[in-house]
Amino acid sequence: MLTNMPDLSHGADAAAVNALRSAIMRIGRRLKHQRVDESLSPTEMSVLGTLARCGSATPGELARKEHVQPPSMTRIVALLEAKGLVRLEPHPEDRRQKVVSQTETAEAMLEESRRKRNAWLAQLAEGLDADEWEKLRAAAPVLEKLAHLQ
Amino acid sequence: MLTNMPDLSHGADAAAVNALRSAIMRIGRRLKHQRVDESLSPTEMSVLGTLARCGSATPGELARKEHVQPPSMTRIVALLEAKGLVRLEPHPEDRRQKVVSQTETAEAMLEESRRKRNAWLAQLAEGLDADEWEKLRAAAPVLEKLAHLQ
DNA sequence: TCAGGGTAATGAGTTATGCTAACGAACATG
DNA sequence: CATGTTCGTTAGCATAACTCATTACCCTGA
Repeated sequence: MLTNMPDLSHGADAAAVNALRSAIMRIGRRLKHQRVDESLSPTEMSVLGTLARCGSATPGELARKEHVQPPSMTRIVALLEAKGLVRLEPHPEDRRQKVVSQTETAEAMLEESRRKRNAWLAQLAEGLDADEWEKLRAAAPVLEKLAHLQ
Repeated sequence: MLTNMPDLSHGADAAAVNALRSAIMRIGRRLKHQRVDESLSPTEMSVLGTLARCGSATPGELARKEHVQPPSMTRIVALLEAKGLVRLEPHPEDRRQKVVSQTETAEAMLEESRRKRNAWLAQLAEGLDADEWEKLRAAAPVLEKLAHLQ
């Protein structure tokens, strides 16, 4: 434990942290249900997302990023390849490894998925008034920064 | 589709919605990994959370709330009962139904779980400056309202 | 140069967690 | 009281994760 009172350094309080955690987990769970393709498991979808963010990666890197064991990633990558969503190429420097990258099909599917979830979230946000939305809008870039920290 | 341009009603824009969605999903995923008890599956944990929010419920109600089929909930409740985390009592008005409620053990475990996730999030928030945190703090109640909409 | 240890991916088998179908008990209604 | 409906459960199955073991390849040191 690096810090046992982590909420005092910039005026944060436990209540706000608690509200944030609870709300993020709830909304996140509901967002997860807004799937565009029922034939892809959440992990497969997540791998595609990781590939979209990081470009290409080896199966081992993907396994570490997704908190999944290497054999699981082998199978997931094989399934994605069979569906035409990723491409496998030999590693240029290490013949043990492979390089996984997403296809244009996967890019289109991801975009569609983002679109659907955005639409759902935007519709949910209809229930907010202008002032509340303004606060959310101001916090959006901060949440993005938070998501990319560490 | 009730509205095909849901982002114009209160000045919302697509970029903010997109940033919110992306950040919420990423932080939500990382929060999910901060588990206090590895022996409980995510769904079991979720059921305990639902019980904490709603007091007690019948297996059928729990199945609907968790988007799970009744037979799955039967098994989940049985596992939770075997672990001493929930209690089953006969329904006072309908002898077909049962009433599930959480034990003190479960309440303590949930509190510990919230504490751990809050600590993780608070530590992550260390990377923000005072202004950024203030924006997040202002948005926290709005996110909570959003999470409970509909 | 080649022998050994270490790492990457994979194969095989197991476990966990969801589903559907089918059933019995309890309610509700004609 | 007869019949249909609802609730929980049981049985059987599908999927997707895990662990353990294996193969192929890299790299270092004698």
